[in-house]
Amino acid sequence: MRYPGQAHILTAIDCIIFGFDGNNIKLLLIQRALKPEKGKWSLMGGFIEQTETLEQAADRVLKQLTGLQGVYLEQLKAFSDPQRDPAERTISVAYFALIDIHNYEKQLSDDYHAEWFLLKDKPTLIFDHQQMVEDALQKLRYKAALHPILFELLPPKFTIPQLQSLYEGVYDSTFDNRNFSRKVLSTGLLIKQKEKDKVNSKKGAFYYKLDKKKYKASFGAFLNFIPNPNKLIL
Amino acid sequence: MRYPGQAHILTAIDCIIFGFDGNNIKLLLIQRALKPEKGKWSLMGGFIEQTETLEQAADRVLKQLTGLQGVYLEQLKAFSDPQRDPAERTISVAYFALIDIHNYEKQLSDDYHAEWFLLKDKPTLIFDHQQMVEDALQKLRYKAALHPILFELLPPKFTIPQLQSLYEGVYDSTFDNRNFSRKVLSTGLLIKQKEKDKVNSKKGAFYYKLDKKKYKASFGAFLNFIPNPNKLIL
DNA sequence: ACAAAAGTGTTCTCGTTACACCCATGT
DNA sequence: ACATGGGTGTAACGAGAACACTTTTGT
Repeated sequence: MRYPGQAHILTAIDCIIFGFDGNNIKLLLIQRALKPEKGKWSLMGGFIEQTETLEQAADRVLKQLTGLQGVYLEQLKAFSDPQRDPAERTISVAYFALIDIHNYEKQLSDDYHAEWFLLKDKPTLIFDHQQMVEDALQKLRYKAALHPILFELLPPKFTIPQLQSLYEGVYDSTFDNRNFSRKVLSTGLLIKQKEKDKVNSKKGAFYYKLDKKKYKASFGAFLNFIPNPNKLIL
Repeated sequence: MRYPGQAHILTAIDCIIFGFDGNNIKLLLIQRALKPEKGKWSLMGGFIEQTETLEQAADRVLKQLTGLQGVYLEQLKAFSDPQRDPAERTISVAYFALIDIHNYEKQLSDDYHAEWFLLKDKPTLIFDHQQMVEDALQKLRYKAALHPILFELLPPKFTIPQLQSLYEGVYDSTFDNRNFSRKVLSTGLLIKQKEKDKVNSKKGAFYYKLDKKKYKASFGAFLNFIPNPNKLIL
């Protein structure tokens, strides 16, 4: 110990895991395995180890729960109220993850007694996890208004109506379908496929794929995906 | 210790302190007092104590160095490379502060061998502080493009040309003065004063004050302060 | 035939940009 | 008088918003 006399504190990460079931935004929660608050609903988390970064810890925890690696993961912020964990002082750095809900391994999630909840009727969460979810949703809305981030929640092939319903779910709002499709197509990020999705409508909607190159290239630009952003609560 | 077997880690905060001298953006740096890297240029920082939040630690450290309280302070992100501090593993949560450069107490800063540097010719910094400054500048640019955050760097009374030169400094760019003044005045955030600043020009420029009520009310809105945001590197 | 969702075009408005001249004052 | 920076107006353009009907197909 080279900085004597300083406090050493437990450090954890917690993951706010968002998914999209085709109609609604969902949140993956687990039933906590440790005391205190054992059995209560909680975000998936874990303590950081001596030789890993926070990012690595978040990746590890996410893989444990979902079997997924390389998913979109972004640091939200650190939560540091000294009383936030009643058992022992713990600083937690929250990360939010966007995953294609169809890819995760149900088996693993079952091991953790995990469940997908609609954002609207999620259970009461332990500690400050409630706040973490609210902050994550706010940041997601903020970021998705400007950057094409929500594609991370969709499967490789998706339709414009699906995409619209995703945006509408995230902003708890409705958009004009003509303006919406024009706007997303004008970005040049979407490649039209030959096949149609015939499941969700009689007429069928064309599938699109994301142009990954353009996606990466234009990720930093301000794209203004959302109509009237100032009228929504961001 | 209620979570036995978990690693307890030193946690620090570091402050990226921005100021504006009327012409250029500056950064307040100190000469590090501790080993290792004693005497080298560094961000002001400190370890978090057992009973305070990260925010409180950042406030405390900022007060120590500048004598200022209640300044704009925002969490940037946590830096967690296990090797980032060669002496001992330390996770640091970086905060960036925007202060009115005229308010800080020179005396205190002298105690820490502190100095204001132009962003452009700042010295090499210790550890990952270089990265912290870059990330902070990027976030500042990002946020200031949408929210009226840069007023925090100005004195209570300021002129439109001063404000413009501040924005130009932050974005290392130049803007059309006619469009700029129209844009900022159209927000309704500025209250024209009777007096003029006669220091910076012969004709003199009217002072303005920030309408604090409207400032707080409209802080969340997307204001689009910057022309051609997609042409700048944000 | 009908219901249900997909797909598409036009007009209007308003914000953004580009651009150039006159004003007030200290020297 | 002149140099310096402050302050203002306008026209052209383009992005965003509002708005409704036709198409396809499963039942």
